[in-house]
Amino acid sequence: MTSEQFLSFEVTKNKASSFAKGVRILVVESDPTCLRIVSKMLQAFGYEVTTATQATDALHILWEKEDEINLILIETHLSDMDQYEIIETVRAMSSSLPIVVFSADNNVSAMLGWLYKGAALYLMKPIVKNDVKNLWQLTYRKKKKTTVSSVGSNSFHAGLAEENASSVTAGIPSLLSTTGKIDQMGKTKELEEIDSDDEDNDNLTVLKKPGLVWTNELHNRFLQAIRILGVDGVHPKKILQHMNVSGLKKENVSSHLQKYRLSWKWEQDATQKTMIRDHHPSLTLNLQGEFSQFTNPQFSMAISQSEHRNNIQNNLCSPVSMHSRGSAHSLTRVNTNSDGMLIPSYGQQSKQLDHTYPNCSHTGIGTNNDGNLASLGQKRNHNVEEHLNQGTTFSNVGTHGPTFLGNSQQQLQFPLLQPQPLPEKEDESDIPNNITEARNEFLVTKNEFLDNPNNDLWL
DNA sequence: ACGCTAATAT
DNA sequence: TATATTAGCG
Repeated sequence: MTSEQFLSFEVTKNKASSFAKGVRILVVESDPTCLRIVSKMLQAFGYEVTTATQATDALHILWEKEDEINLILIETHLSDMDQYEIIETVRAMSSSLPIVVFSADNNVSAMLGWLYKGAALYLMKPIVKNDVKNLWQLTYRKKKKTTVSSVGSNSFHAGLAEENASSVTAGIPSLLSTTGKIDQMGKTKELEEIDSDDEDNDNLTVLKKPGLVWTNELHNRFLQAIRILGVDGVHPKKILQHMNVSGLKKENVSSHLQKYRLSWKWEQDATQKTMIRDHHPSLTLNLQGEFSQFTNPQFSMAISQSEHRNNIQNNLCSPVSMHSRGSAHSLTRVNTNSDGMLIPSYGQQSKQLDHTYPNCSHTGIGTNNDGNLASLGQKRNHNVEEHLNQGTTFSNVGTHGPTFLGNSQQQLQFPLLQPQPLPEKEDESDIPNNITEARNEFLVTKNEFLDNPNNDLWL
């Protein structure tokens, strides 16, 4: 094969490339073909590359522009210098420059020799993408910033959360608190097991990301924000504002919202198909055949990642899976208001919201010819808030409702759940809004119910 | 700057 | 798996 063919690798863009950007690597390799391959590979990841085919050239470059070189990549068999001379010289010139060597020589003592002389890494030829992808980490010494406080494995360094000088002075729930579970034991120890996967070269393990856990409380807050904000307000920023959880980032909300919408969409598709099938029995076969599988963009998209794992049947994108960890409730149905707009809801709430179409799955949901069913933000003049205000209360909903409402204990257990008022009310926040407060109280009560695993589910 | 979607990484 | 990050678009 020609070397050009060999060069036609492709590099997946990933995080490494962004870090690699701006990192200049001096590659020293006497074989021009190999030099080109390695250089191309590095450049594909975003590295800047300076090349040298001889040790003396490399040292010369290093001497002149030491500041510009962030790492030196040396092939071990350079004709114009013997064995360790180049690495010794480089070390002498700069004690901090990361040195990586590569070679087809798998002689162990030679490898150890290079490492002993100061190489940070010994790569075997042929060099592959994974070998160079993370080289930037060797140059990463100074600019660390995060330093997770390590209080708990999933603690979240809420830190500042820039108090937006809002009038809300009540407790802002922090992701650190986790509703008083770990208080006494402090057993949040980090079982940092983690072997670093493979064998070789990883003292470069990347920093572990904390990762936000969408607890019931958080998720309910999220749902509550969506319901209150209405269709026009469902955007990450506003949701974030309303949730008012310190440490929560917009990205967290965006990601969660994306998943939420996805699951919602799925539910809608399923519902629509069911309806069409019910109303047009002649289409049944088509719907279950190629039609439903190949004309539904969501389908192919939804399983794209799972496909590789051979998990066609999984419910990853099913609404049922759209719940937070340990959640006792899930999205179980789709509601419509009088205009046919679909409202996603979770578990018990759907009963509560769905006073118009108590049996929506069989009562012919309006297909909403004009609107895009897949988007939360399509219609303007209707938001869920209206439904909440005119909706039924727990007392009309079922046998479980009234008994719960009378229980005032539950309210005291969640003192921090009071959501932030709507943003546009900031100026008038001095004046209590009875309706708003009543509504909020109502919602909080409902969420408390959802949060309590001891409560029975209605669906 | 922001938000959305899809794709992919972790 | 759940969540994070990124790219490309509007």
